Amino acid sequence: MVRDMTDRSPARADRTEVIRQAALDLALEVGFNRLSIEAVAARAGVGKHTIYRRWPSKGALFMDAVLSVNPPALEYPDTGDVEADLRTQVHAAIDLVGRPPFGPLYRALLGEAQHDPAIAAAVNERFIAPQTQRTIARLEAARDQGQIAEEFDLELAVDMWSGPLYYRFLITQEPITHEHADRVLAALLAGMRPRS
Amino acid sequence: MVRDMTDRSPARADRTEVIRQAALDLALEVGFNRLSIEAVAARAGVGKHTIYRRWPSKGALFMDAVLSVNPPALEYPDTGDVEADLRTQVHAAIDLVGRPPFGPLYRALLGEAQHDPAIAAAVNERFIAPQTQRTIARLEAARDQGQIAEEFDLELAVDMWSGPLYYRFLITQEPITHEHADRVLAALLAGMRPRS
Amino acid sequence: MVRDMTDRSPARADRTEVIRQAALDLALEVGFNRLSIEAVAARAGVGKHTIYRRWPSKGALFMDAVLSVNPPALEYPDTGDVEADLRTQVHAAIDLVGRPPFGPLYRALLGEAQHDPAIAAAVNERFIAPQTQRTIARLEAARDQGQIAEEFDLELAVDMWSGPLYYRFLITQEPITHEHADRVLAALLAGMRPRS
Amino acid sequence: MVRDMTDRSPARADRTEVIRQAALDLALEVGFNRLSIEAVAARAGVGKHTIYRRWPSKGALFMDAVLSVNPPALEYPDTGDVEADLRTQVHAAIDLVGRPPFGPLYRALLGEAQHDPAIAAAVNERFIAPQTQRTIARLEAARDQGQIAEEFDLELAVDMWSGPLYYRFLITQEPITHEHADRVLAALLAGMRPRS
DNA sequence: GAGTAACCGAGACGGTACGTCCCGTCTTAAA
DNA sequence: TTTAAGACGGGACGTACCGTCTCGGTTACTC
Repeated sequence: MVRDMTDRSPARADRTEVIRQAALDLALEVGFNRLSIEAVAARAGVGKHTIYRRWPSKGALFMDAVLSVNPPALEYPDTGDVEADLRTQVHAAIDLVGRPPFGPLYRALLGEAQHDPAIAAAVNERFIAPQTQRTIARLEAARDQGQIAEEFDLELAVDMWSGPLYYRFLITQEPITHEHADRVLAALLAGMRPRS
Repeated sequence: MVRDMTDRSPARADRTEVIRQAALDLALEVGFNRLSIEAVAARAGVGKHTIYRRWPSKGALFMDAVLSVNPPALEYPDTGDVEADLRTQVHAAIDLVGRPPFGPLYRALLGEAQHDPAIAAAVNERFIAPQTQRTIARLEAARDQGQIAEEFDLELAVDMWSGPLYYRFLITQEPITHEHADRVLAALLAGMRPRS
Repeated sequence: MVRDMTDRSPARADRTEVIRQAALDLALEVGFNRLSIEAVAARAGVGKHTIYRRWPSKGALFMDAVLSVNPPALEYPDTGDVEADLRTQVHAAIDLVGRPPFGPLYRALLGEAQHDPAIAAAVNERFIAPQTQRTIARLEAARDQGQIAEEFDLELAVDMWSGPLYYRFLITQEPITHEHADRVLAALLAGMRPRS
Repeated sequence: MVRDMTDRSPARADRTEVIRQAALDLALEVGFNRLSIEAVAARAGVGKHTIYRRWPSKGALFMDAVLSVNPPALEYPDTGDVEADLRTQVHAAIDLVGRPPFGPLYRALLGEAQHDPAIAAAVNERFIAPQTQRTIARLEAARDQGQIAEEFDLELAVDMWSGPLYYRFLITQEPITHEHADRVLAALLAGMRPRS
């Protein structure tokens, strides 16, 4: 019989997944602050040790669980029209982040990242950086097509593109609408286009 | 004899302040997560009940304490040059938020706001909204002077001005330099100026 | 204006009585262990200080309250027949002590006396000793009439007469019936009568 | 290898005993009223929960601890002379109960039994009833030998024999001497002997 | 096919902190 | 001056979880 060799065993993988799911369920029910490893273990039907064997802390478990939700990767299309493509993608992102279950979980995760540098680093590495890379790649293509000024710093562009949306998400906590994102995008591109 | 009428008594006000200070000291020493009301009470030389009588939770106490640090209000000058004035103000803001003691405390506060809507609301009301008002006022003056396009939505401008900086602060957690803010500002204004 | 000189004032006396009554009510409702001065003050509509000004401790207040119930003094009749007279009196005593409200309160008071020598002493002085004196007086009369042997130690007789009833009351906590007391009395007198 | 089947494990039994001992030590030092589970836990080097897992309340712990002192069972000899045998036994009982450590602990336990029916019941079952059985057995032997009247109710005899001593112990709290017990015994037997 | 080693559930354990109750003292404002 | 009201520092309550640690009872891999 052939065996998967990267996974120690199906049973082990099973439990890992069951625990992650229990953690997410509980987080949605009672909130991150009242989430306890004790409760996760009980809900998952698992000994506490089995959790501690896999994750060093509540935060680490939670981060892993949230990031394992594995949202449909937020890819950019390339239709040749940057504005349209960015718009398409940001609408998907807004729909993901603005609604349960991912929205509240992601907010809690970013909240916890403010208390724990390890979580912040992991979120950056596993979620933010890939997204940044995708955005930069799409913007580079646009620049190569002359839709964006040569000299515009694309890393800065990412800050200015993501920043206003995260500001709404984390600070003012107003709902983020497609229309709002559209206006941010229009204003942003207005400052990025090549000088005529 | 004239008496202060908002404060029940000097003694009460004294204790409130002592507790706030103890909370801040401890938060800086051990971090928000390991902050305990028990320890704050001990540090302040106060019974636990005296804390619970004033604040309903650790988060509420912490929020109140952080916002009572009363940073030098981040006012905008008005020299007639929007870009220069925004730059002046944002440098002050960056210096405040990028360094102890306010920086780490404010980050922790925003982190906790993600877990507790009441804290988020209070931060918005007591810190974000006034700042937004100040920014909008300065931008209105600029618009009246023809430095910003008539039709530009100033609330959107605030999102786009604050967003990138908070993004660095909370998400990528890279250090925020004056130079970085200057570049955000330049790019932002490029999209806001009136069409020639 | 003329003032009553033994009583500080009617108001003071009123409050003392109100507090005693509140203490008794609460003791019957929740038991001595869960009785608190805080609750007595609230129930009596009185400041805590007003209680502490009158009694030094919960035990002292309770003792005073219980002993103020002022049971119909347990006097012995003297019909010339000791056995009948003791029987009459003990039946009254049993009825008093075996039923609410006095029964449970008195039991709690004797319980507290085991933890606090001051209460034990006060109970003895204010309740036990007078009762002992009454009993001895009646037995002396009986001895003078030749119903009890000259040489019988009457203090011992009191121990032997009260002891079995208190034993039921405090130790086995079986209900004390008139019939049981009658049998104790009969057996006791059998050993006390003069040798023929 | 044979294993003890009533005890979960030696470790568990160890802790139980350590806690009991700490409770007794503290009770003797500060008295039952000032005994706290917190202090017992600290003294025993044990978490509070480890105590609550075993006993539902301070009273229950204390009762168990006191009754585990396991006094040398107060057996009656049988020399054929009831009075002498009762005397022998009561002298031992008096010595046990009249002196530390058992005396004060037992008094406190009986005090607490007045506030808590569960304790009263347990004391009766674990301490009083066995003693009653032993006494009745000895009195039955005496009756069979014609030293006590056939018709005398032996349960009543127990009340009349234990009562006067407990009365001194709990109510008047006078010291109980051998001589006093001897006189009670003499008077008691005077009323119990068969009619000539 | 019988060891044997890893993993598992269960939960006891010492400990920290929770939020509450009550202690006995102290302060205030009204009568 | 006494009172009702209640703030105060403090101690303990009984509970919830922490992260560590035995326990037996399965697997599933090795010899």
